[in-house]
Amino acid sequence: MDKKAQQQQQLEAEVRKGPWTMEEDLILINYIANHGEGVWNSLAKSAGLKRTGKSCRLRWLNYLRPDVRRGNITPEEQLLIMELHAKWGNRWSKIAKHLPGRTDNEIKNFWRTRIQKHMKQADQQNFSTGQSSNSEHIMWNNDNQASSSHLTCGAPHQDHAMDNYSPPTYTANMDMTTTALPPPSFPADQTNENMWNMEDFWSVHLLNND
DNA sequence: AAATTGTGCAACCGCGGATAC
DNA sequence: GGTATCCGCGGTTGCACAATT
Repeated sequence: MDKKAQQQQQLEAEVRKGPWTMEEDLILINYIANHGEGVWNSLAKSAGLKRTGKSCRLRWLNYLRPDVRRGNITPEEQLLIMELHAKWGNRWSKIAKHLPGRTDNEIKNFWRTRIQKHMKQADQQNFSTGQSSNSEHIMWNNDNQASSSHLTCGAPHQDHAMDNYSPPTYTANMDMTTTALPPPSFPADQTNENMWNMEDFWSVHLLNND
């Protein structure tokens, strides 16, 4: 092995991977507060983080940014995501731009874990019953919302509310005014209670005038 | 109460485009 | 014009926690 390869290997060995620690978060936040974001590779080095620029960028954009909205996707956002996905497909970053505070990663995860799951279930049921899907309004519960929420739109059970969902037609009958939507709510603090909260951090941060 | 299975989400990986040299 | 490097995006994985058996 030549010297260059050795150096490269050493460099790679120094790079940290996996979950971010609170300490790393604080370093990144402080650095960006003082120097601004961007130029991620040099940022990672200058800040003294043993992370790749990519990793820093991802952590900042998806989690640490002060305007990141955490908590359940609202029914309004669900509709918007479906509408935009029908238009653009898996262009998550493009879709995320239309949902203030939401990240492409969050939307992508939401799509894959909720919507795709319901689509699969619907497909399976349609296949077995030969039923055609012609649902007028598409709405379902937030699965991870506190139990017994009442967000359904005439669907008997939250897990089946999407059963008639059919991708090619879902934009056709999106009636934002007549769909019985619940009042918007942003239960940002209902989850991850055991984790340190970014709002806590930012309030402390502001208090310290950093 | 313990074991197993399912779910949600943070983070990594690989690729392609843009830019610098 | 060719090559190297950086950045951003979309796909995928791994893990922690919840739900179920």
